Amino acid sequence: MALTYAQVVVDVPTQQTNRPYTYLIPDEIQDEVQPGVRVLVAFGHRSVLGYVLKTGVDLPADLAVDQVKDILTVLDDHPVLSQEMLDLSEELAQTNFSFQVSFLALMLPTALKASYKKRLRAQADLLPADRVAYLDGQEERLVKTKDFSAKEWRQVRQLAAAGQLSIETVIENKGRIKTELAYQVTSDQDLLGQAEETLRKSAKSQAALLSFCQEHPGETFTKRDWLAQVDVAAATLTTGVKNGWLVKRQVEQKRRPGAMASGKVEAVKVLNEDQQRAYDAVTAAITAKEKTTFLLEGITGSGKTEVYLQAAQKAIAQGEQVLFLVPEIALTPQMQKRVADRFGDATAVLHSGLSAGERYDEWRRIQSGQVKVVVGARSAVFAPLAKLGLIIVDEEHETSYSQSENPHYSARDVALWRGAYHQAPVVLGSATPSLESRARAQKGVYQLLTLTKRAAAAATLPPVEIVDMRQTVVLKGDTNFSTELLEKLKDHLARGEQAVLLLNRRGFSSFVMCRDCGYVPKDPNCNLAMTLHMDTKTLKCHYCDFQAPIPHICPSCGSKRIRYYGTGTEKVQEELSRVLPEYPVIRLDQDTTKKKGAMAQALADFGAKKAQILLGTQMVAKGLDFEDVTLVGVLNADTGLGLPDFRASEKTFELLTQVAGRAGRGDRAGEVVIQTFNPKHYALTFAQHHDYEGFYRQEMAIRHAGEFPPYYYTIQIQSSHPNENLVAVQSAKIGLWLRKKLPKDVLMLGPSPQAIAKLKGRYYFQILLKLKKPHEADALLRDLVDRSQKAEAGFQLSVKRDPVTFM
DNA sequence: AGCACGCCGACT
DNA sequence: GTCGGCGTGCTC
Repeated sequence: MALTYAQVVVDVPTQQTNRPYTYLIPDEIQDEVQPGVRVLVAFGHRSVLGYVLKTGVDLPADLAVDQVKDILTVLDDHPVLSQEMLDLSEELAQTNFSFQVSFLALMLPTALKASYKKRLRAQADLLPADRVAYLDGQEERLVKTKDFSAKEWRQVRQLAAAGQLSIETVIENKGRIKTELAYQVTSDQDLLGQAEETLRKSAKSQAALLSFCQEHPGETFTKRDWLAQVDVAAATLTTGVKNGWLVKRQVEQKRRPGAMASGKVEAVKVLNEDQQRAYDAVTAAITAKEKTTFLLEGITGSGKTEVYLQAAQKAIAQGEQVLFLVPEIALTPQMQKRVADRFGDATAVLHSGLSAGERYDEWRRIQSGQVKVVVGARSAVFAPLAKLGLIIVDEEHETSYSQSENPHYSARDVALWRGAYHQAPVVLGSATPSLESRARAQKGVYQLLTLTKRAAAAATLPPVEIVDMRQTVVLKGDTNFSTELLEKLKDHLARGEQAVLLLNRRGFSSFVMCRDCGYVPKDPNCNLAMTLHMDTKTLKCHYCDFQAPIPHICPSCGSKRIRYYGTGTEKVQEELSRVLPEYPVIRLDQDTTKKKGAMAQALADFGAKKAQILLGTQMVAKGLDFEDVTLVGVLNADTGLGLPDFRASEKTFELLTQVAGRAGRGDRAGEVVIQTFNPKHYALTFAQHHDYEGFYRQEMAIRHAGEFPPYYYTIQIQSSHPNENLVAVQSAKIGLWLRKKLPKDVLMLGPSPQAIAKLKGRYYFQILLKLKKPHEADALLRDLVDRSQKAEAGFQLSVKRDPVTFM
């Protein structure tokens, strides 16, 4: 029999190992080695985890038989990665300039990722002092790499070389299944019948057990269920086992994330004309198995979710599965609940609040095919659904769909890829679609569906008033509340209605400054102004976690006149308690929602009307649906406009439109007040008139003139090194190299230092490419990444497609 | 990542 | 001379 080989991606994320390696499949594990299983292989001088890509391949021409090693162990009985995921990982590695193995790891729950340890064991002549130092005084010890310093490891290896110590690599398979004790009823009816006849009259519990057994022959129940259902003591079960009525066994125990469905089944709502048209188009594509991409553009409150849910119902009725992506599941507990209410146990929810164990259990439920709908944020796009019939990307414009750290990817793009793979339609939904998606709909690449009316019969979009804060400041001095907003707040609150106040802090946070010399405390790592935190009475750098006490005397000029500038939610809350002391406020920001469940609790309290005012940062703008909210106030609309980002207007328009949509969703009319220092800015005036189309046209003209997306695709090439001079020289070299080799129609900006040039002790330079065809520089950039491997130690190069932040 | 190889300085 | 520090390169 010919030798068969497998292609394996090893769990060593480096540039040179970013390709499959060939291994020999030993005869005795021939059947177990399949594409998608995890294996243990020897690599270099150690054992590592590997992912099998392909089996039954020939020995590559450039390899001799004796150069190839054996696969050591197979870690899975069944593949944990489907062929789809293997293909997808390759595609993502190619187009996003990251390691294939990093994408493979992303597709699996943490429980299935390798955890490497070393087992150190004392040998005969180990000195007691060394035993204490390295083995904690024991015979053997399991250690992780980070448990010892480099120097200590060197010494450990020396001891091993001298034969005083042995080192063995251990890979923990955490994918073990938790079991619980269960009892299975015998299928032997005769035995049960005989037992009943010979039973003594006084044996009441045994009689009860026996009659239950006769009703459920062959069935298995956990011990907990037995005790609850039959109402017998544990000892009776043991007697049952002794008599042969029951067989003890271990069954798989599944953790279910606590009560997600509320129990009540949500009624299917009647669709209005717009919704029906959208529903018909999407369901036609589901039935025909067309990989159409729909852009569902619906004003806030127009009932997009109802269209999603009914379309999902249709796909499920056809025996297919649905992937439902939401921007940040923590921010949309209401959406999560609605899906769970509609689809009950057939729903799996993946969110950041799950423990590793819960996540693994949910992942297994999905993989086993029991699940019909998966709801989740970005990484849920890799959910192991085999029969996808519909993919929904809600709030498709949200930047959280894009992962900016390595490995970079866009969940929206992955969703489109999977839709094409499964011949399933993809619905991108938003009240304010990204210009990229809207432009594609314009060109007919996506099919545009619009919802123009609010779903609730009486609900219309609220009128929006823009208040010029320059006037307010002249009249009232330093305040966060204009007279207009304050009066409206009093009116609405007096009527028992609720208000949402948004403090847009993007790019603007409170800081400390000396009034005499202008000194602003900066952190030494990043050289950025530090943010004031009153709760801990410290200054913090928001980029590297550096902390320092608030200075009382200026370190620069010795003055005592240190003042606080800027506005935070805390400061606004304090002002609110002064001007409207009779109304309690619920605050929603990063500080108050850090704790698990705090966000959901705050929203539940607001829903239960424990407070009439909800004050928060951007997280109050999204997805909230409270029918008694009739007033929305935006305290500072323009803080995002000053950012050096070509998407600043788009983001501001989005935020204002989204938050305005929180008002008047029920039967009572709502209104919105926007406070600003730029009352004439088009992002504000178009938002005021709920005019997405108008904004789209104007912004497209500006993008066209500036040669920005969606007229161009962008790729960011970021260089960094702890030495500023070195990174400047390196990125200049890269710039020259690229300029020579890039296709002529590719525009190149830079290299230039980034706006935040120094971060966590590293200096950053960037080059920005603008391309007409998204992949025209891919091969060249892969080559560049490859070459950068040979640059100075500490030099890092990151290539990012469609970056969200530019400067 | 880790381990070997190989090149340089401080010691027997 | 040789031991050992660490920079460089490769792992089927």
